[in-house]
Amino acid sequence: MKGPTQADVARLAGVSRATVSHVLNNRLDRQVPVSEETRRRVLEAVIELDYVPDARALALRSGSTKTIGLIIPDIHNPHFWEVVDGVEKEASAAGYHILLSSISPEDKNAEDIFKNLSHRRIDGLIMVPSFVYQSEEAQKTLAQLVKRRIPIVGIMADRGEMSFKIDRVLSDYHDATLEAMAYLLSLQHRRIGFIFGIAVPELGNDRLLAYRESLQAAGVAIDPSLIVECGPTIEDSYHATRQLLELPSRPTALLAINDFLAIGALRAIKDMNLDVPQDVSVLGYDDVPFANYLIPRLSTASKDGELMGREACKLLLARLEDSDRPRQEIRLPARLILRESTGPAR
Amino acid sequence: MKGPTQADVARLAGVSRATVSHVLNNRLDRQVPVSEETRRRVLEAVIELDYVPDARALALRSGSTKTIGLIIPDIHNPHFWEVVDGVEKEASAAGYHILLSSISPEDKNAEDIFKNLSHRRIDGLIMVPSFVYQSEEAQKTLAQLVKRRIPIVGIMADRGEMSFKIDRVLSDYHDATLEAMAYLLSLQHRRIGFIFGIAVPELGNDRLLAYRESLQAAGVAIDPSLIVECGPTIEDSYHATRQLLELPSRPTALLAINDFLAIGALRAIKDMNLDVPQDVSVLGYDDVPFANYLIPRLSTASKDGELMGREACKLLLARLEDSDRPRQEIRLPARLILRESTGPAR
DNA sequence: TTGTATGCGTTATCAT
DNA sequence: ATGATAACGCATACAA
Repeated sequence: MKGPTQADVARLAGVSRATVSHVLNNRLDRQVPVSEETRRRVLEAVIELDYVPDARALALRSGSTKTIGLIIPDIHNPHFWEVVDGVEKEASAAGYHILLSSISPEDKNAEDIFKNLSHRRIDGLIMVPSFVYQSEEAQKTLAQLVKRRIPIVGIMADRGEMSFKIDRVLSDYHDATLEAMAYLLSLQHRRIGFIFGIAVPELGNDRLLAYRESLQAAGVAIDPSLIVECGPTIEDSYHATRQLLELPSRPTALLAINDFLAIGALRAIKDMNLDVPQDVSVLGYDDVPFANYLIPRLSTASKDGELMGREACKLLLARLEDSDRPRQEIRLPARLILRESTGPAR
Repeated sequence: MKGPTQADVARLAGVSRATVSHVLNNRLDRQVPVSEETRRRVLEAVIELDYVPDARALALRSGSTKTIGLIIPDIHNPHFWEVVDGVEKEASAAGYHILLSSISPEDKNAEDIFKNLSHRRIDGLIMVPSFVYQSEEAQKTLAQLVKRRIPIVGIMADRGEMSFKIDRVLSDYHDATLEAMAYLLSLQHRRIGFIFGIAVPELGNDRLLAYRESLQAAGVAIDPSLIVECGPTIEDSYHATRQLLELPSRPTALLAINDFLAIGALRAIKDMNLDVPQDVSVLGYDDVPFANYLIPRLSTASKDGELMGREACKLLLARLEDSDRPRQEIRLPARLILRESTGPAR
């Protein structure tokens, strides 16, 4: 049931527990000298018993758990898996493990999960802080973490209303959306639908805002019926798209809040015997791996989730090294990728 | 930097540390009686200080870390997200956290990650044991875990050559593949390609075996050039498909080792100006969420990853409760889902 | 060169 | 009803 302890090794090697510790911790540096003979006996005993230091005791003793908490809003969205992937690569290279939680704001027990996570005495936390917007409890817990100076890195939109002083990886789709809208407008699109299928509206504001700005700047009236809020599943976007296309005067272009939901949009359009991009253009966000393989290939705005994850993790590791370093913000630009799903309005 | 400890609470409340522990642990049951007055004071102090028990100390003391290790082979494959999702839901409901590692067998440091993970003194481990096939080191580590009676649940194919005595969630595509092949054969398909894009060949043997069996039973010669092994990315499957379709006598149907890779296949077919299912039928595996929304809607075999994850987690939790219970195996049937991507051979 | 003693934050056993 | 004290497994300052 339980593995061998340091004491077992010491007993077998015929030395004291402290000596075992010395041998194990002074690999090559000769801080505490140990005779070759003793060292050999200890090492043999270690192998003999398959001894492995107990991480729990280590954590209690050292204060460090070698664990990083990672909170993402939606485990079903491929974009976040890229983020997870990036974080994990960077973390495991540094000997850290990832404690993953997907906290969608609909979760009744969002606060519980978050609280519980924070109690684990993780070394640091990386999060896409969507759920925080919804819950005062969560904000309080977060405030505690900040107060205790647990290193936290937020992955968020530039305009996020995060009042806490934490390191951040900033990336939003505001400018990319401006660009996308300019492109669509130049193609004579005037009725542009927006499938706002996102659990936390705050997370999509960068796109929504830019959408509105663009329209206004171009002197196009904003039609509220063109913006449809729905849930975060493909099915949701499928229905949202149908709703949009059944409008008396249907849109000629569609913005889907992410590539994942764009799949549902493409399907809905097809089911209504319409063609992309002939009848309606579709533009997604995230440039998820399969975006370039969909039929038609999806035009999208890209944030490079893996890079975001990597950078967030680096930020965290750096702060773990030096908790007093000035607060950092890394800005990762998004870029527009035009493929086959967008074309001139007809 | 560090949170308040039990001692701080005790000091503020003017009682001993033990009393604090008593109050906190005997919520409602009156095992150890505590006066209302004392109880109140302690609770107040707890709130005042935002005291939260230290998980590290708890772990050391109780032996339990309330953490479950989860190892999946490929973080990019949506099927495994479903598994993760299922595990996570079940686990977090029981107050457990997930230590997630994606160990692809190409990983140089697969053993390291695995070893490291096992040293964390996790309470239990759920894994898709693909990487184990490749590495002797990993097998040794696994053997240690088994010896120490760390609860382990394997999510694997029925015919998996796992010699260890662990609880298992069994699910493979052997029978579903037989079914699929019978279906394709009945549609007069004779040249059926197989896109074997998988990092660990062992993981796909259920399908490959059934593929061969079916062909033989039908008296169709097996053409090795129809089986193309490739990597696990969409791009890999894209190229594999092109290779298949450029064959002098090209296949009329394609089995893609999973839905994710089927996307690449669909795209490749389209790019060669062929039609699905008119010119070539495509069949995937996993019934990933977007499968039903692709163009065309993808025929596939379904394993319900989320359910697998849930069941695996339940198995683990049950063994955590009672380590002596008889070894369990849960068999989850796969079923064939016919949609638009398959049709008669022309 | 090696061993002893102490503390990390808990819980549980035993006195008081 | 409450408190002193001993583990849990380890690292380390200090004594031998």
